[in-house]
Amino acid sequence: MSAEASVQEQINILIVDDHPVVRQGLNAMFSSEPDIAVMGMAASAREALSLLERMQPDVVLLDLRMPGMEGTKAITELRRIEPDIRILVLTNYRSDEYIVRAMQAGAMGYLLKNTPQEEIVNAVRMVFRRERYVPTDIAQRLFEAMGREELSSRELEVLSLVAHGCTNKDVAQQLFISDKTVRNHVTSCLLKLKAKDRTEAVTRAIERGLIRLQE
Amino acid sequence: MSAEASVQEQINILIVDDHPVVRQGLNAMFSSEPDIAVMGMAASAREALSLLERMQPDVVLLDLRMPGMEGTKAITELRRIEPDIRILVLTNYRSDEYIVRAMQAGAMGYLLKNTPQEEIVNAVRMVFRRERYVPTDIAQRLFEAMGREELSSRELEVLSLVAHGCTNKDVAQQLFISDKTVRNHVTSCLLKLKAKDRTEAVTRAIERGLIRLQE
DNA sequence: TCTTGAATAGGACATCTGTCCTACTGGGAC
DNA sequence: GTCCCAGTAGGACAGATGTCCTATTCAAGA
Repeated sequence: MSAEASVQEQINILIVDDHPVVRQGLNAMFSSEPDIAVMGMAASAREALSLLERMQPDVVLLDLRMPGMEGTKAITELRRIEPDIRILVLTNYRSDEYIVRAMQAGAMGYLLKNTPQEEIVNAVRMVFRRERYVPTDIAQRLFEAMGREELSSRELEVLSLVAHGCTNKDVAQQLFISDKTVRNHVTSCLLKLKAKDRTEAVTRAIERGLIRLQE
Repeated sequence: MSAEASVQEQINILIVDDHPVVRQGLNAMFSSEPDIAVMGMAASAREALSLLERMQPDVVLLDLRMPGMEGTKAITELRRIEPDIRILVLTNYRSDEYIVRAMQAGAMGYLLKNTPQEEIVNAVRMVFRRERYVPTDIAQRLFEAMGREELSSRELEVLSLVAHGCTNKDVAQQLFISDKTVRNHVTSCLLKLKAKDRTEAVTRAIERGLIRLQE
């Protein structure tokens, strides 16, 4: 390999994460890799979008959960501005519901934040070469998630209220519908989440990240 | 200040976190601070304990949630070996139930992982000087948590089963007690967690980290 | 245009849930 | 030794829950 070739192979990346520690950590990891250059770091999706106009990174490392903009929307926006960009999603949770949507929105791979350095840089090189990177144990979950029915937004609305102790009647009043309708929604949640009762449904929904708790 | 004085003021720290990215990030943050030296990094509490025998750090940065050993137990063990050590707890969650116990076990302060660099190094310097470091918004939660009643282990056992869709009768069978007794436990959970029904109780328990979900 | 799916609503019914009582037991704390 | 608390258990009852039906409306898609 000549010097010119390695210059051509230089991978320019942009790090997007709202945790300063994570940004620093990723930056440090890549600084010891000669073929990878961190062009910039952003603390929010909005910041990332404005950076994208000034620089042309090959790969964006993007945290799925950030305040402000939802991860999947960020992916769509990034690819609208720069369709050729490869997006590698970062997340804390193995069972993040949004992973599926992130992949559908056009992410090339994803990583858990507890991944060792070796694997992280490897993943960056793979998505740079336009190969998908999906850790095997998670591919499994992705697969399971594919066959799952999604809750409708109304069902989610109902279930969130149920999670906070509302009876069917309470929910009905808050949503201005009949409690019979609420029962229909709850029953449908039970079916889709394979839960025996409303309490298990809430547990499953929280597990999958469908219901957000206060911090 | 003479050169000797600044050598004396050198703060030696040990980083304990199972996430490689976080270890690297903290390491990078401290590398730009002349008065702070990272003596070592450990990926588990066990590793930290064995490192502690070879080096004498002043401050340990400890992740509360790690596989293997629970954070509070790690704190107790670290202080048993080296009573003078200052422990600064790191956690992801603002409302981590274990924060309270961590402070009781002898931690000098704690930090959220989304804290900016400036504040992290500041916190290290404070606990090095044996001053407690507690972010104000979290001190508030600590205060609230103080007045809270803890669930008994039996109640927790019952509530975990309830979270997974067991009826009172189901729980009774699994624990070899009467369903009347189960009702007593559930009612007592509702009181302690200020919940209107079992579903809200489960939500609150998950929020507080009392019930662990699969990943 | 026709069909499908989501959201809406009601009746009827068996079960489950939560509450308010009372009461006994065994293990610690003082 | 006595007191207190957690855990145990029971009866009774009103109200909530989940299921099985049927049925209407409306918007999106084929």
